[in-house]
Amino acid sequence: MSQTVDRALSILPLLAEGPADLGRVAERLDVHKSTALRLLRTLHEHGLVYRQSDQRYRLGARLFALAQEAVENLDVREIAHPHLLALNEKCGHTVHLAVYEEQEVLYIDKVESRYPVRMYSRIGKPVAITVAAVAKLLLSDLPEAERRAVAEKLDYPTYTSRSTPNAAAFLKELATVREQGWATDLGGHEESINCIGAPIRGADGRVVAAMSVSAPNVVVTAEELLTLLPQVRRTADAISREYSGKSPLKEA
Amino acid sequence: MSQTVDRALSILPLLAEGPADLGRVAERLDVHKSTALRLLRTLHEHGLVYRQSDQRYRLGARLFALAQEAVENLDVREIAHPHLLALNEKCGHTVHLAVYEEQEVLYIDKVESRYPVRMYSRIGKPVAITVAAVAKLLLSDLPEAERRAVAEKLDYPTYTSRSTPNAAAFLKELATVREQGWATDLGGHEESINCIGAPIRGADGRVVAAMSVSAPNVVVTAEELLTLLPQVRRTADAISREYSGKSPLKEA
DNA sequence: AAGGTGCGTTGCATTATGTGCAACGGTCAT
DNA sequence: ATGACCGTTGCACATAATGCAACGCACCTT
Repeated sequence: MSQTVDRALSILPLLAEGPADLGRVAERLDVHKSTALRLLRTLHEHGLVYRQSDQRYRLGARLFALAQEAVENLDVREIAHPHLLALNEKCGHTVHLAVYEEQEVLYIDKVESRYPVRMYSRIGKPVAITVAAVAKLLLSDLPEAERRAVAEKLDYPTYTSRSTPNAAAFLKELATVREQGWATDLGGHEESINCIGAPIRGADGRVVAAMSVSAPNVVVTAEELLTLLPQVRRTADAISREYSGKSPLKEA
Repeated sequence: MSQTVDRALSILPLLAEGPADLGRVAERLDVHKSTALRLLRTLHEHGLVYRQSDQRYRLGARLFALAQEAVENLDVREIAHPHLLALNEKCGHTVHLAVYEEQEVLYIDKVESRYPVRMYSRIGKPVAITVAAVAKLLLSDLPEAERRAVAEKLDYPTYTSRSTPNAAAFLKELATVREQGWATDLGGHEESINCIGAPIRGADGRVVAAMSVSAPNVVVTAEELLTLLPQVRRTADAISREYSGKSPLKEA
C-alpha cells in the first residue's frame, strides 16, 4: 500500500539470500541506484541492514534482537517453557512448541534432546506443514473453510514414502487429529524420526499452540514413543490450564 | 533519510515492547491514524507485523524467518558449529559463538551445557558488552580509535562486584586480552558464572568472531575451568584455520 | 431500545516527499 | 597514467504519502 516502504521491505528477503551490493539491489528492485541507496541507508539506520567491510549489504543485528523480543512477548511461550523443560527432563527427548500464523506453522520454543543424535530444527524456522505433528494439530482446529483453503493451497513434498501425499489425505488426517485430540508424525518428514504431539488450548477452547516430542528410531521405536502420549497430553493440558487461567494479555 | 520508511521501521521496536492498537501506534509515531494504518498494512503484507484476534498488532512471523536465514548465511557460524559441538561433547559446558556488529556484540550460536544448571542466554541477544569474555575479545581487536570511542560511549552496569567499573578499566582489560590472546569473565556478569574465551581470526589476522565456554561455580571452579583454556584455544584456532583457508564468500 | 462513544476505515485535495537524472569522485586494474 | 566501475550528491519534477473529515461498526450506557 505504501510504495516506498514496500520497496524497502522487499530488500530484506533479497538480502536473506546472501550479501548484495548496491547495484544488485537496485536491479532487483527495478529502481534507480540512488533510490536503492536511500532505502538501504534508512534500513541501515534502523540496524536491519549491515554494511560489511567489502561494502556489500547483508541483514543486520537488530533483526535478531527484534525477533528475540518478539518471541519473548508471546505469553504462551513463557507459560509453556517450564513445562517443556520438565517433560524433557523426564523423557530426555527433544520437545517443541509451535504456533500457527498467517498460513505458516513455526517453532517458537525448543528443548534439545539429551541424546547425542538430535534432529535438525530451529526456533523461527517454518515447520514442514504437511507432515509435522504440531502442524496437524494447529491446522485441525481452523474453521472448516479456512482449513480447506489452506490445504488446497499447500504443496505436498514427498520427504519420505510416508509423507502426506495430497490435500485429500491431509484433510482426512486433520479430521482424525481433530477427533482424537493428539497427532503423530511417523517418519513423514525424515524416515528415521517420529513425533507425537498434543494441542494447547485457550480459555475459549481454541488451539493456540501445539507441542511435540520427537525422537529418532535409533533411540526409541515408534511404539515406545507412543507410550509417552499420556505424559505429553498431560503436559499440554497443564499448559492449557495455566494459560487460560490467568492470561496477562488478550482478556477477550 | 526516507521519512516514510523511517516511520514504518520505527513501528517495529515499538511493537517489540508488546502488542499495540492503531491509535497507540499513531500516537507514538506522531502521525495521523490513517497514515499509521497504511504503514502497518504494508508491514503486514510483508509479514513483519501480525494482527492478532483482538485487532492489535504485534511482530510477525517472517521476522523470525528472516533472522533465521540471516544467521545461516554467516559463514563463520557454519564452519564453527561442528567444532563447537565437539568441544561441548568433550567438556560438557555451554559453548557460545559471538560477533561484533555496529557497536554491539551478539551471540550467533550456542551449544547448551549438558549439566542441568544452565546460564541464560539466547542467540540474537546482545551480550553484556563490558564484561563478557567474547565481547572483550572482539573489542580488543578494533582499531585503537574506534576501541576508545566505543569504550567511552558504553555504560558500565555493576552486575556484580567484579563487573568492569568504567572505561579506563575496560580499556586496560582490552589491552591485556589483546596481548595474551584469550579472555575471561570471572563472575563479572553473574556472580556464580565464569567464562573463558578465545578469538577466531580471518585470513588477514583480524578477529572475526569469538567463542567462549561458560560454567557455573557449582559445577566447576574458576581454576578448573581455566584448565580447559588450551582446549578452547585449540578449537578457536582450528576454526580460524578452516575459516581463512577456504572462505566461500568475502574473497576480498 | 435508543443514543452515544471509541475504534478502524475510506476518498480526496494538498503539497511534502521520494524519484530519476546527470555529474562527480574515489578505487582498482590495466 | 588512463580508463572503467561503483557509490555518492544536488537538483528539478511529479508522483506518492499525508492529514482531514466523514462513514460504519461494535460495544457500552441510560
